[in-house]
Amino acid sequence: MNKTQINLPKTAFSMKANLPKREPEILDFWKKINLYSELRKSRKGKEKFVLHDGPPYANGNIHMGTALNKILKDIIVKFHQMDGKDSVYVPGWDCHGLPIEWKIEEQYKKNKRNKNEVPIVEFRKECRSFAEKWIDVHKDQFKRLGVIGDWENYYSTMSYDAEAQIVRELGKFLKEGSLYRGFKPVLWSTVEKTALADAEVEYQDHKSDTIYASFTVVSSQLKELKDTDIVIWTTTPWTIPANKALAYNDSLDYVIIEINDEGDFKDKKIILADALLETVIKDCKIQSFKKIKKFKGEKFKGTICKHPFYNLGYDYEIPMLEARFVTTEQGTGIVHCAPSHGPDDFNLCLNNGIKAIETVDGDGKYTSNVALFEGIHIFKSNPIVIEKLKEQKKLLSNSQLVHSYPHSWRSKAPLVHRATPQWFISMDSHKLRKKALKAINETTFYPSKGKERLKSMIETRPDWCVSRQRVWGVPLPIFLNKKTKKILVDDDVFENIAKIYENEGSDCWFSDDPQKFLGTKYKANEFEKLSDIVEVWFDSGSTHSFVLEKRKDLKWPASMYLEGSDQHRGWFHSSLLESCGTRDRAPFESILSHGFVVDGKGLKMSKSLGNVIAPEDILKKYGADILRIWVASSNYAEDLRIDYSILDQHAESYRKIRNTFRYLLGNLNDNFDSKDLDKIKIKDLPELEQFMLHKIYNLNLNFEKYFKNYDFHNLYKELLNFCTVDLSAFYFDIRKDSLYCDPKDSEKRKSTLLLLNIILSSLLRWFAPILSFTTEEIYQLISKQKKSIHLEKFLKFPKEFENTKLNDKWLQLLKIRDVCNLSIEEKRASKEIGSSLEASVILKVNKKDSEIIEGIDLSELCITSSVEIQKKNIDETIAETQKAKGDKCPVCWKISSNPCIRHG
RNA sequence: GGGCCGGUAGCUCAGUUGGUUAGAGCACACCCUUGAUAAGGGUGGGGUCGAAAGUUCGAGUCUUUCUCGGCCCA
Repeated sequence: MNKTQINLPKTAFSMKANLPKREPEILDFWKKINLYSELRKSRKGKEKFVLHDGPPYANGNIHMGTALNKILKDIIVKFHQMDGKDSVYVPGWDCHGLPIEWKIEEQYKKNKRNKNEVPIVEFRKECRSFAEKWIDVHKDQFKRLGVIGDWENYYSTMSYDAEAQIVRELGKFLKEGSLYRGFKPVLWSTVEKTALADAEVEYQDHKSDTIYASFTVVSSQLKELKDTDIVIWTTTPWTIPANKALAYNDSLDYVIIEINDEGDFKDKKIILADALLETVIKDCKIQSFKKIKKFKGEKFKGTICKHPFYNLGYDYEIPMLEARFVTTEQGTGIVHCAPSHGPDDFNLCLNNGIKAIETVDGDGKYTSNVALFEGIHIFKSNPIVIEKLKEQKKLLSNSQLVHSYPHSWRSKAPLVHRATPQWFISMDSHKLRKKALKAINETTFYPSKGKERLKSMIETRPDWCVSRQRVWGVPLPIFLNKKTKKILVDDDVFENIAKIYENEGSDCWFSDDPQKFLGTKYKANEFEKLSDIVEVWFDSGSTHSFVLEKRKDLKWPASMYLEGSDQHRGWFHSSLLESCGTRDRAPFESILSHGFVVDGKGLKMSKSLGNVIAPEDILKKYGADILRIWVASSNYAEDLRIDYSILDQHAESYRKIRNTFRYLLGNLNDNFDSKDLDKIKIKDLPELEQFMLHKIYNLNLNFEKYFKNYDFHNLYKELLNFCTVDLSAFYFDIRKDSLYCDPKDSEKRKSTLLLLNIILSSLLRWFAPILSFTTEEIYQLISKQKKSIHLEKFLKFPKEFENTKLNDKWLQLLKIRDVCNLSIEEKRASKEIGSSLEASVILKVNKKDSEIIEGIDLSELCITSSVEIQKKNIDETIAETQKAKGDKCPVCWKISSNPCIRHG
């Protein structure tokens, strides 16, 4: 063998990746071979793994959060597929809802069109096509990330069959009786007679009447409170008739003071927060008073008052309730609560079993539920309330105040919170809460902390309001009997509506004759047809019913739901409730939640901070595989940091991995030969190869462990370390000599090639779910069938690969190698030698090591020209390096005073 | 403001039930190599484990407070 015969690596696999250009070509290839259907065919009849896609909202370009979510899903889906399962992924979109309505309205504004003049059906059609447009955009963006799924047969919440199924699902709650009509305050314009969303509100200055009113204590744990007067302050006196409770804060200090001034409150004791005493004294012009007692708010617990209009027909108890929203910023430190007229009031009262009722009608007039005031308009009632309070001696003072107040963006009229009829699913009437909590216990959470998070939300949440006074959504399929006011509950009607929606969608609810929906059983003129729509969380909470249950390629329940951690209150939550209410269990077996994407410093991305990175930027600069590495290597249990320096580092790692593959391919000359792992005669291989087989076996064990726990960042780290530490710096470096300089029929060289083949096919599979593009690029270079790497399965490694004893021995050999390296480095630093092949090492070994190195070629292991062993009776093995003497073999570069053994 | 979660080398992450001098890879520095070459190898520097107090013979690990950040709620 002479210099011209050395076997140098040769491969078509380029060092430069050029991913932004190459990846789209691979996407074309997947499209050409119809990869998704090939994947399905290849696992027909196998155990299914179904990751049910949480639908993103079909609105706007994807951002890093969406990209993270989809890539993480794809990695998991691919892992299970490669694990031998039929791992099905059907992407979906959430389409109904307010944000799209706004977009269309914005367009109207630009074109000077008036929404109210557009027929609902036409408006809804525009919403639908808007959503359709964004689904198309998203689809391309998701595909570009390397996400494999059934893109042609995606699901959407606005498809006709989805709308139909949502009706069927609601029918189940109606039939059971857990869906009931209640009241909940919403922002309301009495001018337009309509509810407004937060975004439709403008804040302007408004002059309000203010009052200090008092509620007399009937009973309390704190004896001194009896017969005193609790003072409240409000800017909406007209809500006093709707008062149902008082709110205080446990942690505030309160005082009892006795008033000496002449007037309605002479010699009376009043209660207010200590911190606000001065303001109240000033506002109410109290001249003379005496502080009686100071106490903590928590003493209020259980206190009952009576309404200031107690003697005028308001003879009910007013409980005092603990609330954190009570502060000492304004007022008296005790807040008057009208559950029908404020969200805080509503929630607090609801949690204490006090429900809102309809106190004011759509025109702004009190209803018959309000004694004394029925028929009076709320905007005209402040003077009456004030007068009655005075008459009842419950008014400390009144005044006026100009403050920022919500107004309608259209009419500019002041708004009020008004309890409107809404539809609720009860958490407790049919044990929904209990069922949901049980279902949580039966679910596996990744990370496990997600369990507590969801549980605590379910434990405390109020009834689920599923109605919205909006246009773009599934209409609530509810008819009310005009006479009895009862809800029409009839399976035939629900099914009739569902069938109609299946054929033509739900638009017709707003345009067609109600008789069409009622069928022949009922007369339309006897019923009132609701125009509310279903809130969108019910839509997406029902996806399991119209996707998982309906599609033959899927299964119910899903193997996994995977979303950002905000979805504990969102999709995880609504899906759990919907499914527990209708099917008594969760629609998922496991939940994986991931953190949020933040910048390199841990701050959230925002335009104003200028730290936003778009997926598109990364794809252009680095390519999807780098983004996928970022996903795999980050710990999703916490927030995920990203910036260009982080991406640069991952790109560096990618290069290392790519070069590892390049070395394998180069030395195999792109001639990959698939090896039957079970037929390898392990004991015939050199120890180094046996040691590597053990390492592969062991790595695979860790790989499986990490995969089982979806612990990808540790899994990736394990793979990367294998490439850098075990392969590049160790095995490859040592075996270069044999690969380049041994004859092709050399047993050692053949053993090395065997290992390179095994390593290549193992690495390709291990990396495929993460580096989907690069592994495909390599696979196309070496596979004969020209299929796809993603159709392969993980390799099964024979138990015989494991050799703990040999491993222990070689770990010690590595330590000896380190000792040699240190010694070589000394001489290199002093410029006596350069390459390690210029070194001749004298190794003085202790007793233990002398046994270990028996039969081992240490010059091969340390890549030196020679290692001379001197067995000594010493504690530590030590090495000394000298410059190797003799001539350099032109082939293998080893230096020896004798002719080269191999190339002599 | 409240609830929950988190803060370990420049970066991504390990760190068992509290127990020697807190680890890995990357990055960095220096050196070598020029037959993986816009590659490869060797050696090395780098951390008051967010801060403070406490429990303990002993704290990255347990407790409290503070601080910074994230999510949810208000």
